[in-house]
Amino acid sequence: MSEKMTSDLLRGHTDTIILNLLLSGDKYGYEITKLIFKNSNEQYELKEATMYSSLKRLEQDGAITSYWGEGSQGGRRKYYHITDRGIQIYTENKHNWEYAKSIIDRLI
Amino acid sequence: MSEKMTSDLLRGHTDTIILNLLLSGDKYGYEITKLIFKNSNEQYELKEATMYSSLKRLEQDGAITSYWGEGSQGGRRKYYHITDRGIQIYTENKHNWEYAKSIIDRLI
DNA sequence: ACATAATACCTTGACTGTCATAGTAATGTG
DNA sequence: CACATTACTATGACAGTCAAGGTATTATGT
Repeated sequence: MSEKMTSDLLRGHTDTIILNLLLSGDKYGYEITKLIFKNSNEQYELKEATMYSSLKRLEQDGAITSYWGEGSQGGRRKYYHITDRGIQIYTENKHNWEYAKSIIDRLI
Repeated sequence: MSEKMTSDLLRGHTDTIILNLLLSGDKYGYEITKLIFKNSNEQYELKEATMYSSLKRLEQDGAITSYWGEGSQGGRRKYYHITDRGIQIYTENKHNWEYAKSIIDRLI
């Protein structure tokens, strides 16, 4: 299973995946990529550039807010917090995913 | 449910959806969009421009071949035929979809 | 006869999400 | 003291989608 394939088919779900992670508490960027890799059983690696562009988009949309934490180890950390609006967007996206899934399963 | 949302989440599946249709026999372009709309219970409308760019891509990749038929009604029809290579690509794509689905379901 | 709708195909240019690449900077390890 | 790891950021390219516009034929209603 190629990396390329996974990325193409997961396209558009990055925002939702990140919002889902933030539901269980504030996280910093680097931590998010590591968690996704771990939670997917090492099968999906969200690229840093993709994640940061998603975080930027989410912040501009008011789905998340950010604040600098103290860098305890390594570089300083920027933490992300999900807003009420973010929770709402997450819920909609998850619902849309179930909907899209049923359509694809019917057409493929 | 907005059109926009559907398109974003079905992105990348267009080729596979078309290949799936061609498995049951040669079809012409316009017919493909109508069939997809019908098969999805009027819930997904594959845009013409998207379909033609997908057909062009598939033909370049050797997944399909094309030939002109007689236009019995309306404009002349260009028919598309799936090749052995197309069947192989379809099978791989379908497998990849099942794989991606399981990953997304775990991360979302 | 004539306008309109429907059939059927095609091109172009813009937009968006992804990612390779590159860079900065701090801390931990051998 | 070099090197790996942690951690964030910017840029430029690429690919799939689609709105918009175009051409041409046939069917339908008046």
